[in-house]
Amino acid sequence: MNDGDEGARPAGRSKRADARRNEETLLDAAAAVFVASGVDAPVRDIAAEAGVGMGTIYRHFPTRADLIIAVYRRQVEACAEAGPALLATSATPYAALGQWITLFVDFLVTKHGLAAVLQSDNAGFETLHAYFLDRLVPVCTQLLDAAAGSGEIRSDLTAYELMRGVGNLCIGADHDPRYDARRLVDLLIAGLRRPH
Amino acid sequence: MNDGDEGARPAGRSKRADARRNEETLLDAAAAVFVASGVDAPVRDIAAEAGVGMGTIYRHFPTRADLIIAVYRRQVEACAEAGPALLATSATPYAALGQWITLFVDFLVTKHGLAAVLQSDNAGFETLHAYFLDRLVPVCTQLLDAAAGSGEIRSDLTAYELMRGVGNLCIGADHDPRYDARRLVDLLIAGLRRPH
DNA sequence: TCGTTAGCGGAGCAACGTTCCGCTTGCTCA
DNA sequence: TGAGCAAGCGGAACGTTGCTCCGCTAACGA
Repeated sequence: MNDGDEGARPAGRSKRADARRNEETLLDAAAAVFVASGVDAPVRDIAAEAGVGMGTIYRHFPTRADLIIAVYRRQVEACAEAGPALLATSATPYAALGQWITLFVDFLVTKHGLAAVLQSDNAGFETLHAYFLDRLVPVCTQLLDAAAGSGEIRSDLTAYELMRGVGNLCIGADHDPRYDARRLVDLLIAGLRRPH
Repeated sequence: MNDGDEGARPAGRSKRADARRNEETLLDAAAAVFVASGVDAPVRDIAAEAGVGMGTIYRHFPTRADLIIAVYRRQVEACAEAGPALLATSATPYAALGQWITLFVDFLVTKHGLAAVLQSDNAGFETLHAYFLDRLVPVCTQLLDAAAGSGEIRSDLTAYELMRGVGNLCIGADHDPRYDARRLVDLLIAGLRRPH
């Protein structure tokens, strides 16, 4: 996997300056291309946008998933951290859950094609899938448990299933004005309410 | 689009015998390969399974979507026709809607990768998308209207949105035992209920 | 300044969808 | 029946993709 913000290399040796520069450039280029052409834009396009060769891209980000993770890491972290915060400030755990899901949906819907690639069964995207799950499922579990504990919702749904369901509902939400993922997710969350 | 069961050609001329035979063979081969490798199996595999060349496949089914439609046409028709029937025999319109959606979900979930390809924004699958929509949205509208008319559900959701949402929820439902699409769809349908 | 080597670029390969065209062969009509 | 025609066939070939590989460049430590 990518080494995140800074050199977590074997010894104290640090990366060469041009390498660090390229990684930065690549992240910017990828972000731009993702916005313009979606997260499944051809790797060649990203390399071209960054003005580097393809070898460079694959050395820094061995997998397309690694690149996507690196581009969106900050936002995913922010979303994960918002969970406990919402739980602390919201009127009820169920309200917190709803707001948190909204945050997640807003994130997904604005990333052209990310939701689709996230659920894609193409080999090579497992690490992307895994990253989102590792980071967000625990947060979702916490919210879900709290809401179940307060008796507001049924408790027979796992956080994993909910996250996948919400992710799925976001697929194709861009480029189709007739489909409003937010509304359907709201419906799903409404369906969670304990009957009566 | 493909000409369905029988020759709907310009004049009375009918297809050559070998052509008809090949079309049949191709449908069988495609069905088999779809089951084994999913609906997005390589076209070459289908041609090989049928023992024909690639030109043959593309003459009969200009688009991958046409092939998929041809393979599943019967089942989609059956699903469409079940709508009014359920409405007539079920206790309430809402119950009919739930059962019909279940039918649809069962169909989608058992077709490896069909749900995914159905929502794919890849060019070339619009006709597949369109076929499903043309055939099923009217049925769904009828059920939805009936359920809204009887006051059981809220009436601010279009059949189109519901169908897309349900289709999305079915993505990846195979090959992941931790994800039960049926349960999430049930939740969604439960969320439709008019509050109180 | 100079040698080492991290890092770079892009040619090249494999897998895929799709097109194209020369050949085969079923069908028609005498 | 058998010739002629065109419907239909097969698969080579092309464009696009993801990803690898390796010879070369230039950054950095001494």
